[in-house]
Amino acid sequence: MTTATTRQQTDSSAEDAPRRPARDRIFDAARELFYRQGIRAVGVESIAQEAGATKMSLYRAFESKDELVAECLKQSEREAWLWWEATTGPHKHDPRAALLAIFDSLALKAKTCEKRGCAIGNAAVELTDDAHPARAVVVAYNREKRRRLRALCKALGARDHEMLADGLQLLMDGAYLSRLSLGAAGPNASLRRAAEALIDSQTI
Amino acid sequence: MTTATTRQQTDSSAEDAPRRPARDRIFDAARELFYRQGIRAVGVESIAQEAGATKMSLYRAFESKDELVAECLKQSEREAWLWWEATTGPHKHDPRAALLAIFDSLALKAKTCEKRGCAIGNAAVELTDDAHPARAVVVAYNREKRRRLRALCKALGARDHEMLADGLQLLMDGAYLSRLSLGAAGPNASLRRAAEALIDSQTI
DNA sequence: AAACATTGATACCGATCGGTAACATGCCTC
DNA sequence: GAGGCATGTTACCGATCGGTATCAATGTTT
Repeated sequence: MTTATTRQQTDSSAEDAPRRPARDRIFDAARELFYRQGIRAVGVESIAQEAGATKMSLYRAFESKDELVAECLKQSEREAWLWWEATTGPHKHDPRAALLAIFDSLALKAKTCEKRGCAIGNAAVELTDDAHPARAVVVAYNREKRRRLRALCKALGARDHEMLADGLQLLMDGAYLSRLSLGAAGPNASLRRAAEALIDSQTI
Repeated sequence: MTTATTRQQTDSSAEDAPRRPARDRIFDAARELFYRQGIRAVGVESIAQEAGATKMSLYRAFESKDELVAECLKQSEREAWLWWEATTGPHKHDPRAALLAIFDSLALKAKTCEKRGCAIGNAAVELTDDAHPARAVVVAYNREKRRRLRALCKALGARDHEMLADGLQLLMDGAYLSRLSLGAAGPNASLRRAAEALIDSQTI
């Protein structure tokens, strides 16, 4: 048990597969662990271990754990907007279809994967210190989400488009939170229909 | 700095004010700290200190920190149902008014106090281990909340009363989560109107 | 081959984590 | 006044926390 410690390439057809940079492996491992187990529940040591790296490599690539958390959330935000564009893109001239596509995709993700809700929303719960570098990311993300929803609801010609946008945002956030305890068979099961009903109430 | 360690009665008119049992002080301090700073962020030592007690007294009254957390959440649940009864009670024969009263009270609490959302909802985020004794409390609470909302929506004569109940529960949970990052001026500002619109969409 | 940057390995730091043992002090009741 | 009970005090446990220093082993580039 003294030898053969590192270099677990696991599978990969050829053993000469180029090893990804330590920073990237650590980054990915951190995102995965933070999401699945929670930010405060995961120590830097276990991140390095999961990445097949060492704690030193982590601290060579990131200033601190807090900074690493902030970076992870920034990446979550980037991916969220990519998902947003990909989902609403096909309905450029149909705001109603764009909104419904969002809730459809959301309901689908609840059923298949992502049982741990929203990484950024979870961070809002876990990180109670306003000085934490990740809090700014959380706030910025939710502000931008609100802005985008408002734009869609305005384009929709909704009577009270600001109220509708807020209502839809509350439904989204509620879906994330509710999923953590009651899963996809809980209130999430009605997510899309509720969103549709709310939209219709302000348009039809 | 060696003397005068304990016995901080703070104020209280008479100094002969009977000291509350250590268990109660610890319990209250734990609830307050868990809510304000998060469960994992608070150590047993700081709980005892905040309660003017010692760690030993904590472990004489509670099996473990996990068990203390579960007890705290059970108390949060009890208080939640008391609030529920007090809020809906005056509208025993008017389900619509009962529902709106809930959202009115919720919006009011968002504006005045409770900027840290819902203690039970937060616990759902923080406690990722299914074996944690508090998880059962979280799940039971959300199930019961769903049951009560369904009963109200059924009494309301809503067309799709299960969808309406789920939608309202998502709005509630979303309000808690959203409040953590954007406060009462965020989507929470539209909480009551969104709930009303959703209710009306299934009744009128 | 020399110089370089990246990484791993290991040991360490002080602090805090959840949890326990042993003893002392007070208070209320009999 | 003698028990018993609740509590405080202090010291301790092994483990882990976030973070750092030092050195060896890589490969890559020129």
